Amino acid sequence: MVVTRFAPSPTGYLHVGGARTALFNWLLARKTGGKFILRIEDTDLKRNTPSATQQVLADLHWLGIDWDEGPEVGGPNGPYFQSQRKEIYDYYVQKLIAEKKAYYCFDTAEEIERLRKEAQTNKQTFLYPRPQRFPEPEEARRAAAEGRPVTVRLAVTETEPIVVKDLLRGEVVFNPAEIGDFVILKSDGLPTYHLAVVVDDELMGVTHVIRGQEHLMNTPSHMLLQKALGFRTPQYLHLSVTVSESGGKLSKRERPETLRKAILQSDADLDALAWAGGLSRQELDLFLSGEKIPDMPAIDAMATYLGIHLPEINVVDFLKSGYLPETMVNFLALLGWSPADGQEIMDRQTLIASFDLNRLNKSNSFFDRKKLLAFNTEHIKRVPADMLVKHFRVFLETVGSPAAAADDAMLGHLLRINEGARTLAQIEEKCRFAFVADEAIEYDPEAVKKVLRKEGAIDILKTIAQRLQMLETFTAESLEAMLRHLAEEKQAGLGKIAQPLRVAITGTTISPPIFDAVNLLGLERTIKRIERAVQLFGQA
RNA sequence: GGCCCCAUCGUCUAGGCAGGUCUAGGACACCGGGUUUUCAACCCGGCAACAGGGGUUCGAAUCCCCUUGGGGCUACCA
Repeated sequence: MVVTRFAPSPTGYLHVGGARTALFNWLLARKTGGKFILRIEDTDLKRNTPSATQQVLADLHWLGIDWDEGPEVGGPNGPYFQSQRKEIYDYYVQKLIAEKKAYYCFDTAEEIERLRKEAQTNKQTFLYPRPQRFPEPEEARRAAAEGRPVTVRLAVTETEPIVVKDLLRGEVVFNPAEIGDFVILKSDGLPTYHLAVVVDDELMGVTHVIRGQEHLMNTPSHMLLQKALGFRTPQYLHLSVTVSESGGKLSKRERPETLRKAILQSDADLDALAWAGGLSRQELDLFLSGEKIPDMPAIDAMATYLGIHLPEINVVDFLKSGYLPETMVNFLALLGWSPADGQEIMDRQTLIASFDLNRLNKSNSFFDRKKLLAFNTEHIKRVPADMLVKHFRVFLETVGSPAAAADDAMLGHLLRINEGARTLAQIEEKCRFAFVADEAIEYDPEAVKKVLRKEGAIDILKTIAQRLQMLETFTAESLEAMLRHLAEEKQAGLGKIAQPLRVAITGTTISPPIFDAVNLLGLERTIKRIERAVQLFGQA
C-alpha cells in the first residue's frame, strides 16, 4: 500500500508552496487507495508555536485535504508530533553511538563557525573534522556538566557514490566525500530534521516521499542514515519549486517585505500606522530597519490602514481575498502537473481520478495570480449552490463582514445576483451597502462627481423617490417596470436612471444589477437613502 | 565559490522518455470588436514560443555535448 505524508514545520500559517506539496502527497494516496499521514515536525523549539500548528491544521481543513493518521485523528504510529517522540529518537541515536556509527561532539557554535569560515577562505566545502577516537558517553556527560553543548554526528564513512533514484528526475549521483559528518542530535536533546525524518518515515511505513526540490541535496544524507540504521529507503520524488514575480522561491517574507517597501515609500504618519498595527513605535522602527518582522495580524492591519494589497502567500490569505478552496486545490495541482486529457478546470474527484505521477513536470513554475483569478471565476460558477453558501459564510466570518449576520437563504440570494463575480470578496464589497446603517453610507467623492453632480441627476432621484412611494406593490417586477418606464419617459438609456440611483443607495458606482440592489435594500431604506443623497448633494 | 536541478508563447503548460502526423496545440494574460443599467461575466477575432551553438540522423522541439540563463542547497531550520 502506498503511504505518503506531509510533514510541515509549524512556523506560522501554511503557505501555498507547502499546500502544493501536501496536495501532491494527498492526491497520490487518494488515487492509489493508500494512506496519507500528517506529521508535525516541531523540533525547532525556537521557531515552532502551538498556535501555528492549529493554523496549519485549519488551513488543510479549509483546502479539504484530510489525513488518515495524524493530529486530531490519531493512528497506530503516533505520536504525530516530533516533539513527543524524543525517546524514539534517543533509542536510535544510542544505537548508532554503540555501533560507532555516530559520535559525540562538544564544539561551541563559535568554534564551528571559525572552521566554516576557514574552509570558505580556502574555497573548500566545510567538512567537520572527525576525531580519531570517538568520545565515550562518560565524557559526554562530563562535558554537559561543564556546560558545553553536546551534539551527536553521524560518521559518514561511505566511499561509493550515492545514487538517489528520484521518481521525477531519474538517478542523481552524489559524491559521499562531499557530505560531512552532520549533526543528528542537537544540544537541546532533540533530533535534527535529518534524523527525525528518517526515523519517522521508517516507523510510519512511508513508501513515497514527495517533497520540494530544496530537499534533493538532503536525500543522500538521509539514505546514509537509513543504511546506518538498517532502514528501507522510500521512493523519493522532488518537486520543482514555485517562484514568485520577484524571482526567487515563493516565500513568506514577501508580504512583510512588500509592506515594508510601501511604508518606506509612503509619507504615512508612522505613529498612527504603528497604532493601527497594534505595535509600539519602537517595534515599527525595528520592522522598517529590517530587524524584526511583526506577526501577521499586525502586517494585515497596517496594510489595510495604508490601503495597499499585499500578495497572497499563505493559504489563509487566499481565503481572505475571497478564493474558493476548490480553486486553490485545482490551481496548485496544475503547478507542475497536468492531466492527460488537458482539462484545466477540475473538481477534487476529477483531480484524484486523473492524477498520475508520470505527468509531473520538472521545471520551476511561476505563481500567476491572474490565472488564479480566472480559475476562481470558473469555480464560483461551478461549485454547487449549497457548498458555495458554506464557503461564502466562512469567508464573511473570517473577514468580519457585517453580511455574516445574514441567513443562508440570503447568502444564496447574494451569490445568485452576483453571477460572474471573480471572488467572494467582490461579492461582499458589492453587497455590503445593504448590511450597514443608512446613515453609515459613505459617498465616494469620485462617484458623486461623476454621477450625482451631473445635470439632472438629482431631479431623477427625486422622481424615482416619488414613483417608489406611489408603487402599489413593491416587487422586483414592479420596480423594474417602473424604472424602465421612467427611462422611456425621459428618453434616456436605463443607465441614466440606474447610475444616480446606484450611487444614492450604495455610495459607489459598483453594485449588483440595479433592480437587485434596490430589492435587497427594500422600499423604505431605498427612499431614505435617496432622500439623504438629495439632501447632501442637492445644492451645488 | 562548491554541489545539484531545470530550460516550448508574457504566464501555466501539451508534445519529449518510444525522433517524421508540430507551417508547435490549449488555457490565462494582452490587443481589437460585439453585448450591456455599473463592476464583472459572456460572445467573436487577433498577437505570441521550441535560449544559443555544435553534433547524431534521410529527418530533431524531441537524443548527446558545450555555452548561456534561471532556480535550489551549502545550519545544532525544517
